[in-house]
Amino acid sequence: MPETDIALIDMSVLEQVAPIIRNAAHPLRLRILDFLRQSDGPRNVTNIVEACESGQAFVSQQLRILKDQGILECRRTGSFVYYQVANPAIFHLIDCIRSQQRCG
Amino acid sequence: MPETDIALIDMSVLEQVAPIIRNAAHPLRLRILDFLRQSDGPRNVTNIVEACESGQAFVSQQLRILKDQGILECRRTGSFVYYQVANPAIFHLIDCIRSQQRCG
DNA sequence: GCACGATATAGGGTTCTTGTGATATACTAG
DNA sequence: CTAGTATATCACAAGAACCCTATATCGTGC
Repeated sequence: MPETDIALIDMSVLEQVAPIIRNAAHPLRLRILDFLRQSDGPRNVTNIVEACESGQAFVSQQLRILKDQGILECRRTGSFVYYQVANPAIFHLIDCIRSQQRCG
Repeated sequence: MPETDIALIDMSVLEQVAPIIRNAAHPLRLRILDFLRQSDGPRNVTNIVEACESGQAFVSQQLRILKDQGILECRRTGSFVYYQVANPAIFHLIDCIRSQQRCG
């Protein structure tokens, strides 16, 4: 009887976690996360747009997606909005990509 | 000058890696990977279908997606096809989900 | 050859994602 | 209030993902 009672991760957990990973796994969003990873603290949207070399509207939408997933959080200071990572677990992904440039 | 020369992961790397992670980040495909993670060796399609509690055709399609991404590999033995993980880096994802049941 | 179990593929409707251009909102300075 | 910068949202068309049913292929045994 080698295999009958393997304890697998519960399907409900996978259903909860999959969209978070899936939403992070986009080139521009990984770039945002990597940029925040390499930064000392929160960064405002203009900083992020520059790091992404992409359009403002598009970056703003990606920030919203990451925020809606609970991956990022933000606070407004004057006319600037500063973003930072809300759930540091996502850094495992970034670090994994950094360490081996082809992992998953 | 606090931030001008941060070394970010190259965009071409992110573009290469994103679809791999994205393709793994699906509940059923995570289940497949978790099942293979917890198994001692390769498993055939029937085993995997049972572990997934899903339809044979659908699971077969997911296996193909994972194989096309280079995440899985397979070999035929008689009328059975045995799948196993081709790139163990993907186990980092699974282990991360296992260790903290809400990471990314 | 035939029948059967194991696996893969095709077809297709529905829904989600992507990236863009235009526009709206928020805040500051004057 | 006005102008200007910073940020968010809307609308949309092209494409991709999802998941199902039906069917095809491959291998074995007779």
